[in-house]
Amino acid sequence: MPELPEVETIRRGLAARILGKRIALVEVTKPKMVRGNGRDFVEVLTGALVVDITRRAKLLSFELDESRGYVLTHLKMTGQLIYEEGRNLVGGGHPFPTVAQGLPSKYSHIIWKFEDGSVLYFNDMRQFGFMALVDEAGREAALARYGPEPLTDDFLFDDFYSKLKRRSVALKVVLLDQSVVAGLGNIYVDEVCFAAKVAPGRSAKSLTRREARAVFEAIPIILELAIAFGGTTFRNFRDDSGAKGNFSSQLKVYGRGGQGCVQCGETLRKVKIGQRGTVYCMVCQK
DNA sequence: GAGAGTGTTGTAAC
DNA sequence: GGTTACAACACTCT
Repeated sequence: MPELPEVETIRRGLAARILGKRIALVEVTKPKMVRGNGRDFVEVLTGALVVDITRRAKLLSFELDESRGYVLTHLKMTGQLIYEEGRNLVGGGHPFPTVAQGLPSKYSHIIWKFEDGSVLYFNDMRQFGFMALVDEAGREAALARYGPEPLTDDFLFDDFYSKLKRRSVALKVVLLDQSVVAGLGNIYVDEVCFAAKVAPGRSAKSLTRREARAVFEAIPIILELAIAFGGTTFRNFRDDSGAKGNFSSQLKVYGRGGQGCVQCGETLRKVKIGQRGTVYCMVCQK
């Protein structure tokens, strides 16, 4: 699934393309993908202007004009938000994005058509994702469940360290806990642990202050780097233009079980931690 | 062809 | 309460 860097990549792409556009038509072909009242969703969105797009953890929030509210979207495992330029351009042009042709697909469950002919497709093969229309209070409630954003000043070491110290479970399980730090998923947790040279299966409370500091510092470094590369495509991730992310080539451990460690050559171990596939180097990570 | 595994997270059970 | 297992679903890999 899209983790923080992938969702941020989508946010930036969409912000550049749909801000200020008015939704002319909304199609919902899989009603369960809309949380709450589906009829309200279609009625309120139709004619609405998208005035802002923000991200909190892995959740995107589209602000609508005239206090219509917000659309919250979580892509979960296989969700995609793909923007397509209008097909009715003068001259039959279809300059962007060529990779997005073929849409809608059988996984396009919610579609926004804008006044200018451009389209936003919410695709989700496994149908775990959702869109929800909420008011200000609903948005606040949804966002309040998350811990600090790791790329902001809200992410503080002492707070992070004390949370680790209170948990006996594996470090990886704690890093996946969105109330401890927002936005990490399976891929980046493994990469962060490798960068910090700490084994993901270590009990969180067993980390020394120095080890916790290394993990704390690796988090924003890895995430920023991944954003700079446009995210990671391991299987399904596509950005707003339908393109794959380029961070996959930079992965040091995730998806490399059985292969050699880039640091020391040792065969990387693949294990299960917290029901999740986990790869690490038993030589480099202690 | 059967069974396990896949990037998330909410919920139920212990 | 903390922790663990699993379901929601569709596809790929073994």
